[in-house]
Amino acid sequence: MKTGSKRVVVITPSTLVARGVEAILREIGEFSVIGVLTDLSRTSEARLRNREVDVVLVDPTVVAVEERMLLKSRLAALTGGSVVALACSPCEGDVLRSFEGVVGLFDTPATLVRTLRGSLESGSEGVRAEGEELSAREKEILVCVAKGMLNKEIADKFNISIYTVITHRKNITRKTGIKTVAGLTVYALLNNLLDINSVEE
Amino acid sequence: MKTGSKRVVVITPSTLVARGVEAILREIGEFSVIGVLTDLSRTSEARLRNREVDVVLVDPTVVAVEERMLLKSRLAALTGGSVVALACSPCEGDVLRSFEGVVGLFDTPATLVRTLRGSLESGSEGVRAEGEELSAREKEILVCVAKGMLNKEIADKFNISIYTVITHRKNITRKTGIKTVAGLTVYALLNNLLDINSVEE
DNA sequence: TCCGGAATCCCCATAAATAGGGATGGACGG
DNA sequence: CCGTCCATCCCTATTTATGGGGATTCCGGA
Repeated sequence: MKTGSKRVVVITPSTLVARGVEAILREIGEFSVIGVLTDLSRTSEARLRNREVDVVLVDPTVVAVEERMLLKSRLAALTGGSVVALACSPCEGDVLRSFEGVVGLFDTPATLVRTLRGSLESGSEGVRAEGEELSAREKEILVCVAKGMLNKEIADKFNISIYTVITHRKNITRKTGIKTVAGLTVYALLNNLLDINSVEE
Repeated sequence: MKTGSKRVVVITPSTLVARGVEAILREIGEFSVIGVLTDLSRTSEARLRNREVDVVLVDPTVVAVEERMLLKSRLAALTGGSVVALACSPCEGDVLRSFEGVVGLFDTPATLVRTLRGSLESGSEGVRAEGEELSAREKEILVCVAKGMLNKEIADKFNISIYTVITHRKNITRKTGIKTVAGLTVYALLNNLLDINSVEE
């Protein structure tokens, strides 16, 4: 995975900053920018999935305030890499502390590299790979469960019997090993099956 | 209170800024801050719905980049008031121009008032009710619920009757307006009551 | 062709949660 | 002293969810 230079993805709405990071890292050589995203929409995320990434450098303000506390876990789950905050614009301290490192807009190149390096060492984590993959239908059902819908409501939505919904839920529970609605909600959030604003109720 | 003053809602993740605006407007007297939100989640929006608001003063960075161009229309539709941008942190020019006015972080109080005045169209009145605050005990119970614990487990943890747990849950549901475990989990996460890694199970 | 997974449906029994209704004692401020 | 909030406890129904057990169809791969 890390034969040559470490693979970095930069996520920031500022092209200027992205280019700067890219240039600095290219000069140093220890890290290389393999991707730049200006937002974190569905399509952007699709580009991250299943790619070998060592570090994600992300400006937390690319997502809405209420999503920022989850951003680190979300990106970690998505890429398997460590996640460092890029504080270009003011951001909540709690949010910044949730990352494996923070780089400021006015930090020196040396600090940037040191922070990236540090995030890899402390990193480890893992939390990756499930046993069995959920089927498409199971994912649909899971999303509904995570939204707080009743089995009856889910059955009506898909025009299937409530027995089928229950069966799907049994399989979801078996495959993920998660027995509670709370756990499934977090699972759906971290695997980006669900927009956090669509929950409640 | 002041029958004549225009009703303003401030939306910014910065408590500092929110308080500043509140203080300045209170001094001047022409406008009064009737609500402060730090994000724009479902629950936050619910607090805006059906309220008489003359002006919404919003930091566009409370929503994700790709949502900002729609923010003005969204808030206008929701409140019926005019919508002014509060540019605390760097924001796209196109976005700022889409609002009925822009107030900068370093603008004078006079400019603030002038901008708000300029954006105004209509106004009347109405009242509302702030969401009730959860008690310390209720927050403890909520955290357990959001972790996926059973009522019985919660009761044992705190050495109280399961009836008490149920009563607390009724009150939590009533105060927050959230009826599902999924919703409560997200609520707890967003309110920093819960570490995301402590859920699962 | 046979096998397995996915999706659908069904039943039963039990566990857990929700929705009403109450009740008591303590703390705290007006 | 009174009212309110909080925390505690209790009861009865009813609704939902869970955990077992099955079953059929369809489809695609070994």
